Amino acid sequence: MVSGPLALRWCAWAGRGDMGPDMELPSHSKQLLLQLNQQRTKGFLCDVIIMVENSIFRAHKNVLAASSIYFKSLVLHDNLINLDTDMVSSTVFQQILDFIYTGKLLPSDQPTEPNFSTLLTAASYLQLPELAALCRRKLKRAGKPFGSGRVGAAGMGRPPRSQRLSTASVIQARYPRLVDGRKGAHASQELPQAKGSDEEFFLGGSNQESMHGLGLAVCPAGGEAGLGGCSSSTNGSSGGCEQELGLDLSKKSPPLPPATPGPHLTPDDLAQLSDSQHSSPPSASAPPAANSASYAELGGTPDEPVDLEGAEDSHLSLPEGPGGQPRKSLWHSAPKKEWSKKEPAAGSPFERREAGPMGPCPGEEGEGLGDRVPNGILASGGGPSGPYGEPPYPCKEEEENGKDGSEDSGQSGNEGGSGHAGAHYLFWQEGYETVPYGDNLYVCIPCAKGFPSSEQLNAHVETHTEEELFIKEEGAYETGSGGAEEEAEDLSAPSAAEPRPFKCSVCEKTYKDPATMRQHEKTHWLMRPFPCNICGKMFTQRGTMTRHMRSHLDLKPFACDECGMRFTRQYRLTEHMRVHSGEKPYECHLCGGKFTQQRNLISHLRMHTSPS
DNA sequence: CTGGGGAAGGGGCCC
DNA sequence: AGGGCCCCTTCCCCA
Repeated sequence: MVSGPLALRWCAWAGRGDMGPDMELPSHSKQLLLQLNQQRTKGFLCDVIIMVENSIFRAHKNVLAASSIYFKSLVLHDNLINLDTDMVSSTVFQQILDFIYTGKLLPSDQPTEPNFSTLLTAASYLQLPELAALCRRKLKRAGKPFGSGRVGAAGMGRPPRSQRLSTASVIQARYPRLVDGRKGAHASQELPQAKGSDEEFFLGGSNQESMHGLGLAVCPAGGEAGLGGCSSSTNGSSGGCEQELGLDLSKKSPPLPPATPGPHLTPDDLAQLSDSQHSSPPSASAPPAANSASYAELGGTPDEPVDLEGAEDSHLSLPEGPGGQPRKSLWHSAPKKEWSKKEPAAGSPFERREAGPMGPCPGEEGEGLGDRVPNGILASGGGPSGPYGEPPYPCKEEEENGKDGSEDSGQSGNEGGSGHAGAHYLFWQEGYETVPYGDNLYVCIPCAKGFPSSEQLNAHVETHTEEELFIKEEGAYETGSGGAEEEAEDLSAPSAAEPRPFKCSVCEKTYKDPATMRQHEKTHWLMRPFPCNICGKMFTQRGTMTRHMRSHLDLKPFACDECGMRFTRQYRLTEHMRVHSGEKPYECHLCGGKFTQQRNLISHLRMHTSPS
């Protein structure tokens, strides 16, 4: 916990022999912590987002790192951390975060007093030894048995994973309320020194405030209502002003019903999570001035960069199509659409992997988070080697569309923030469907061997050399699967005009520069080094993962001047603009049909060429 | 009901 | 890292 180390450091400094009593500021650490907590409640200078279940918490990397070795390793590489929801629930994490920032255990909004068993589990998982010790003492005092093992869903009072909502589909904000009469409740109360005693447990105080959302988003109903009038509970059940994260991407969208909650992201969040693409032209629906004002009130400074592209319409709404019809919400329907299709009947990632060591991998499609993600949302990045550190989907389902299957990739371990050992295993969730590996829940993706512990798996993974991770079967890459694929091969064929001296060591492709060649070579690797921190999907390129994240967060920087429709990519906007201009540059050479999209021409050509 | 077209979302990958 | 383009896919509309 932060107060401990902070206090210790202060004492170490203040206790030096050359320091007289007059040099000591007894309240320094307390004030420092107080300030940090106030900044956290305002989202000020928060540089990391922690997602737990359907909740988002903001915090300071330094504080987390000072509190926990686990966090220390996570925040080193990631701005967005997902915690294993089987180890810590959002409610519990709220308590833990408050504890980190205050040194006190604050009451949750649950009707009962804190469940020290679940707290202990979470504290152990997050490597917060002092909190764990406190919980143990409380449990011991209460005469309850305790252990550091996971308590499972029952202990968390949560439904089984299969019944839980996809984190990606519904994410709720957990920002402490900013403007409230009880704002700064921590400040108004004596912060006990972190003495590691039971006095740290603080029940019955008025610190409920810290357990509630900041209401960072502008309440659609009332402009600033979210600042003071909306309170979000930590159990995710409160409707109120909790909304879908979502940006009003259409400019004319009606607000979404409150039944579809989501996170309120501040400009800080957006800056952290969005790309730096801000090239969309000014659109007819400029962000309401109130929004920017709200951001200033929300703890950010007016000078802080605000990603207006993403944040301009922070209230939730259903984007509309050009015709005014409600468009599907990306936040909800896109993941659903993506993960519900082509669902194998009883397939599990491991079941499919049983086809062989290099066999089909957990698919990128047809993977419903709600019932397929083995371990839900997991911390990722170069975190500690365990116990539950890595996201699922280390590799892609074998291409079902006749691709050559060479998409799977890996990395050399010095990229993407994930070490070689850390990024390449998959933890099988306890109690999740079938476990073909028996007790060996930690499975090495490249060789499909199971291990009973993350430590053993890590040790094993280290034994893999990069070379081993290449797909050796030459035939897998020798032939394209279809015409388009072959055309692509042709396009990359060496040309007399442009020498392409760098040849892929696996296939025949050549490149003009070695970096591109290396990038391509990674596509032959089995593993995907870039996991999505929201859904766990793995990508071969960081840019693809970033782009994918944008779709999660509904960040659409590119707006159409004509209809206000927004897109995640410039290319999409360019393509879309042809709808308004009537330009149809793609012509079928067989029938003369013209199309606005090349892909539709290709689809059309298939109609010409298909046997039917 | 079905097939085709329009439009759009998403991932792969090269530059 | 970002842009651009390719491909696959889906949804919707309409004939």
